[in-house]
Amino acid sequence: MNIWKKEKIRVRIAPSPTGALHIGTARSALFNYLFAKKNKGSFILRIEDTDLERSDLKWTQDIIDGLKWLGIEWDEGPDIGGAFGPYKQTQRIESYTKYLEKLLGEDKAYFCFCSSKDLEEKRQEQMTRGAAPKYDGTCAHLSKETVKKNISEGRPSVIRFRMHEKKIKFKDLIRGEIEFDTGLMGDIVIAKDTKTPLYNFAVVVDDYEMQISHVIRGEDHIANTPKQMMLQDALSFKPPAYAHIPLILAPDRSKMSKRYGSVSISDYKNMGYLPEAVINFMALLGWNPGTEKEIFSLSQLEKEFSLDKVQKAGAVFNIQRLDFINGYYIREKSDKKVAELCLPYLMSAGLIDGNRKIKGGEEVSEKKLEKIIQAYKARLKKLSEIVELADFFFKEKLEYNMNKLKWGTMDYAQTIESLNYSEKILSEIDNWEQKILEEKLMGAATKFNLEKGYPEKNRGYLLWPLRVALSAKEASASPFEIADILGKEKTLQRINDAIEALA
RNA sequence: GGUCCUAUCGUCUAGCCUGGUUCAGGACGCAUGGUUUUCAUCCAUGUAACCCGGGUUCAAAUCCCGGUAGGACCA
Repeated sequence: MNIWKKEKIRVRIAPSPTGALHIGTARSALFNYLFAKKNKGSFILRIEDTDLERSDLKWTQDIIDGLKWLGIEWDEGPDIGGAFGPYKQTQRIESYTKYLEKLLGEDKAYFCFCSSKDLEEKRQEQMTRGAAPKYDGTCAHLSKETVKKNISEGRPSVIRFRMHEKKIKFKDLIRGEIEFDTGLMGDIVIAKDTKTPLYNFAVVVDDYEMQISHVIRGEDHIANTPKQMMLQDALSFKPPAYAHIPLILAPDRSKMSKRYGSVSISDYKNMGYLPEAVINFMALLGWNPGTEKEIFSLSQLEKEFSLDKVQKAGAVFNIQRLDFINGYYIREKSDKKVAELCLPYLMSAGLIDGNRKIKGGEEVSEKKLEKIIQAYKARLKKLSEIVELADFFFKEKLEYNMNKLKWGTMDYAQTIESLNYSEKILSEIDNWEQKILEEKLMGAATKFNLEKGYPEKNRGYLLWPLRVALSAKEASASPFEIADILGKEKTLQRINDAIEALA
């Protein structure tokens, strides 16, 4: 560890803009970011956009937006620049060309003219023989004249790197020593031409030029590491330290994919997950603090994160745990804040318009919205759920299910009786406050049971029909909270509507 | 097919380096109970695991060896 002390810690995340920001990429970003923060290093964002066909600027934007939403900030990147730029691979072609020509000039790499059809046949043949599929070296020793001729004739070619047979060992910061036999790999393709590098080559050049000290990435890259190290060796680059973090797994323990639900950060954002919840959840997938603490803010993580507490095995993505953490963070927030966050969901559901008005034109005040949130905050696992839970506050008329209005053994007539009783009590209340409503109704419920001969302790005979009359739901906040929010007029109106529905 | 990685409750994990204090701790989930008109919150209780087989040792989840299983990569 001491050898790194003198060197500035520089880490990076290098996503390809070929799709929305993936949860796995986001977690890699988080681990890199935390490692940088903990060690007072720099965190760099680099966009690997050399695959022109699949790359799109909109995905670059999605990656940037997603990371920012999570609160992960970079010290250098395509949007803010930095001393080691540019930070998009398409702007770094000169570098790749330079090193590609160097390797070619030193005969450490060569042009290969084999067709993909030939290659495929050979590969099949090797595999049926039970051998490791690798390039057989057909073009490894073509004469300079042949190469020149082939190129001038425009024969399609790629650039291959001469892979020496070597046992290559590296110390993974999470897994310890890992050893590979490069003889099994064959000469790998590192570029399509001198202007079009492939992943393994570009990443080596970029990490070197950007002076990356630690490469922290998913374990799906372990097998790439020896190839990259051979390239570093050929180019006389000092290799960075490597740390391969476990993958996020689907419930069947395969690599997380769209098949099992959302994989992009923007989806989680849209579903109403809070960034602090997503961060907390991702951090705990594969890392633990070594204590029983489970709730961590980003800044706490920055202080406590450490690579040697990172797990070796993959971690199954458990959405119930995310929901729990998200619910926790929602409950922790102020009513005002949650109201603000819920507003867009209410609007896009059409319950409320841009001026906070409901269909009938009535405005829902800020205070009223906060009261709704106060009543429902504890029930939210995701912000989006506010729509289904609290829609009845924003409707002019409710539709009642007659059977839902009944409680226990009551029949329709008895239910009407109960509602009439509530109405009478409520209509006499002038000081319309939740506390008073609760006091009066609780007292009335007991009295009602005594008068009608219902079991004394079960207040449901009065409260259940009332609550359903006000909400049209089997599960909701208490009738006191709802009545308070609705106001006297609407409350009495709904009771009458319910009675009408039962008649 | 080859190479590499991994292996503790259903899931995330603590413990493993430095063998005994662990008939394995926490959290999510689930179940039950309490509070309660309902749901949720909150509180309490319960449920449930050391992949298998050898070895070392007085003693192994912990050390060694061998399997098995899963995954990733290579196209």
